[in-house]
Order: sequence, then C-alpha cells, then structure tokens
Amino acid sequence: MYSPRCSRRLHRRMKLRFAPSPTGFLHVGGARTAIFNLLHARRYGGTYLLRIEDTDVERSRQHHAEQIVSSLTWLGVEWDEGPIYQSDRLERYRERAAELVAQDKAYRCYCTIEELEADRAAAEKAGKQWHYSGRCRIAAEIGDEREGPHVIRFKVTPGPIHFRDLIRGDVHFEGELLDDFVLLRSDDNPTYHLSVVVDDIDMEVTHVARGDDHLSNTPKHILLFRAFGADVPTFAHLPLILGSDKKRLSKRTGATSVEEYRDLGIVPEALVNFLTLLGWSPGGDRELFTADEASEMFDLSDVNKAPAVFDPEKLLWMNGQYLMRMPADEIYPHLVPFLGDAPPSLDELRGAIELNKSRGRTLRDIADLLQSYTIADEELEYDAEASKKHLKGDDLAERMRELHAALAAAEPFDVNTTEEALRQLAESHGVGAGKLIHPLRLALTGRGSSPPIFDVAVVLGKEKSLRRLQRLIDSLDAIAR
RNA sequence: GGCGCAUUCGUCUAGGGGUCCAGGACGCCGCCCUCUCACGGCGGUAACACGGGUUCAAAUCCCGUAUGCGCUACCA
Repeated sequence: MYSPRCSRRLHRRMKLRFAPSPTGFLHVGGARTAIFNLLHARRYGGTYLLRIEDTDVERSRQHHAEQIVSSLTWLGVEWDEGPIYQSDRLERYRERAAELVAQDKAYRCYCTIEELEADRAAAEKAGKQWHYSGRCRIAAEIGDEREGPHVIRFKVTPGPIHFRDLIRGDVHFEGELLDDFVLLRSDDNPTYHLSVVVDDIDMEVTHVARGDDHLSNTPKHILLFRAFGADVPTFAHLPLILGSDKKRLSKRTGATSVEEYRDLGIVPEALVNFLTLLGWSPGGDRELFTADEASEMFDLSDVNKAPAVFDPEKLLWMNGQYLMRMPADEIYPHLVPFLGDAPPSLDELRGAIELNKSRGRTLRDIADLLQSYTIADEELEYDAEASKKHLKGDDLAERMRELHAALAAAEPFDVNTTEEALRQLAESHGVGAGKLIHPLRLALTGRGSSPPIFDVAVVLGKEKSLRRLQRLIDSLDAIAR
C-alpha cells in the first residue's frame, strides 16, 4: 500500500517552513501551524525555515513581523533558516513572472479594477457566477498588446488536478473552474500565489503544511509548480481552530493571539502542549508531553481532518499541571512580569512559590497568592468573610497570646515543632486545633485559605510569623476596647 | 450560487469490520484525603449527525441527506 510518508522524495532533504503574513499578532492557529511544521521537521531530521510573507504592502507591518518572531521565540519554536522576508526578493518574483510571460504561460492583462468590478456586478445581477472574461488573454494571443498599467495573469490550463494531501488524502479539483489568476499586481508586486511558489521552489521546500483555508488555492499552486518545471511539494492542510461558536476563532469568543495568552499567565510549554493536542494525539492516554517528546512521535499524516474547538478551560487546567510540576527556579522568570514594579528576588520567593504553585492555574493566580508573603505586615488586610467566620469567641485574643508564646518557644521553628506546639495548646484547652489554626491563617496570610499553615509559617520565618500574629492580637484588643 | 472539506460525550480525542451496550482528558456532580484552599485518589454524568446499502457482523466500507466550515480578490 502507498504510504505518503515514505514517498518518492526520500533522496531530497526534507524541508518545511512556516510562512506567516505580518498583518497582525501571531494567532494561536498560526502558532499551531508553526508547531506542527517544527515537530514534523524534527521527527524526520528535516530543516525548518521561517519566511515572512509581506508582499501585501497595504497590510504588512514590520512591527508585526517582529512580534511574530518574538512570539515564536517565546513559544520555543526554533527555526534553522531565516527569517527570510519576501519583500527582499521582489525582483526574483518579477523575473519569474517575466519568464512565464516569455514562455506564453502567462500574459499581461490591462483590465482595470473598475472594469473587473463592473463585470462582477453585472454577473451578480444576472444571477450568474463571475469569471474573468479572458479578454486580455485573447488579445495577447492575437498579439494585440496594449500599453499602460497591467497585471500579469497566469494561463490556467483546463483539466483535472489531483493531489494527495497528507491530512486530507486524495483531493480533486477541476482546472476549468479556476480563473486566470493574477501573479503580479499592477504595482509590480507579486501576489501570494506567485511568491509562495517561487520561494518554495528556490528554497527547496519539500513539505507544505498550512491552514485549511489554503486548500482551494492548492490547485493554482500546483499549476504554477508545473509551469516552472519544478517538483510539486507534499501538502498537508491543517484543519482550522474554531471558537466556542464553532466559527473560526475570533476575538469575539476569546483571546486569539499568543501574546494574549502569555499576558494571561500561560507558560509557553503549556500552550505548546495544548496546541499540539488540537487535532493531534500521540495515541493512547498521553496528554502531557514536551515538544521534544512529541517530535519523536509526530507525523503530519496523523493529524485529524476535522476542525477543533479551542477550549480555554482545558488550557488553564494544563497550565496548572505545568506550573505544579515546574521547580520554583523555573517558574520565577515567567513570574517576574506579574510581580509589579519592584519584583522580589527569587530567594525571597522560592519557598512561597513552591508552596503555592499547585494552587493556581495561571502565573497571575500565583502572583496574587504570593502577595500575602511579600506584603509589608502593616498592609496585610484580613479577609472579611473569613474574619467573620474564624475571629470569634471571648477568649480569642487570650488564646492567640498563648499561641504566640508557644510558637515563640518552638525550636527549631519548623513544621513539626510549630504544629506540635499548636496542637498541645489546643488540647490543653480542650478545643479542636481548627480553633487556633484558622485564626492563625488569618494572622499570617490575611486569607481564609492558604497552603498548610505550618508550611506557611516556616516560609515566612519565625520573626515575621510572630510579628503578624502579634498584629492580629493587637487588632483584636483594639476592637475589644 | 459554485467548488472543496468535515461530522465519536458540552469540548479535545482513542478507535480504521467482530476484543466497543465505545476508552482517556477537560468541564460538571458526588465521595475520600484534610487545618482551609488547591493537588491527589475513587465513582458518576455524557457521544459514533441522519437515512439507505455492503457484510454472518459496521463507529469503522459505499451511496445519499442534513448541518457546519473554508475558498470563490490586483488578501494571505
């Protein structure tokens, strides 16, 4: 049986590319395309090229290109070649277009946009499907050349076009349905169709994995590859990523760019893992894996055909899984942007991070949790609801004073001695340990919930813990008076 | 409209003729662990779009239908 993954081009070094247009931030769909290309290249020892497709001068922006590059870097997507900017290669596209004209495979078209619009409107009015009239093609064939601004159109040859897509399998199109498409615009800049094919030939790209929205462009590209006498690369069209409304993921249904997820406090490893699982699965029950692990199993031909809905809930869960498995030293650099203007040092935070990393799903959550540790004692606020629940009983202040004394005597100040001290005190009063623990939690963290309180005390240190406990006692006394 | 593609729990998926009255994960619900909150453990909820074939046997193969999505530019 024919298997597309061991096709005829084994003699040629496998080469893949990611080719975004710099018209906005890196979209998560684009990020997934970049990741899938990377994984396939790594799996088969191929090379990976980054190419910026900025031939649309109207919409392309250099700063977007830079943002895309930095998002890819943040994700850990590393390329072997590039970034190559198509805007640096405009002459090459013009040259190739001229070749096709010289070979009679393309022609100059002098129709203006206005004329074409009028034709289109007329066709629509008549309820018919619009097609390019071909008037300039005919004129070119009888040698009736004009002067003035023009585009270069490709002469589409009729006949069926068939290709085997790594993901879709056999795909068929009818050449008759294709219009003579534009290769070179009237401003002398190439269209996507021209630049992408010229580049994939020049750069010896063997595998083109791109979004599903390009599937119906593929026959045009195949015709161009043939016109240039080049090998047609293997295609793989990735299904789209959908929003919860089952439409192409848009801002309406949530964040769409890699940067937004970064700012939400998602770690890159988690985003990559999550995106890799959208449309692909290593088989079995495996959910959590690194990009390196994935690249040992990944194959474009195993990617699902159906579009996948982006589920932010699951991303959050996965991010939590990553956070809780990461050592504090590894989390810290990712955390810094969320720590405000004067971020505490890693040494100050290490213990608190370890204690809290399994208690949040995003870096933001963790940063918020960490505040109770680094905040100045006098700025610590007691959660109203928890105070109401736990700060009661006439003898509370007295009990807290005793607890303060007991903890002050705890030596060394570790989880065992502090817990032992508190439990003994509780027992001697014939009350549950909770009667002391909950107020202590409020004293130390200001919150109704926290990591195990003796761990918190140890991380805060004896001095700070006692100071905070004393502060609670003082405020209880103040209220009593 | 034309062309193309797709369709397994709410969502991501496993599965590719019998081992599937469909497995895992997220979510949700319950229980356990427990000083609280998480984490973790256990259990539960929930799906083969529909209709015809082929076959001893279909989630799996074929054909329709429906629905959705994409493309239909001098955007990519």
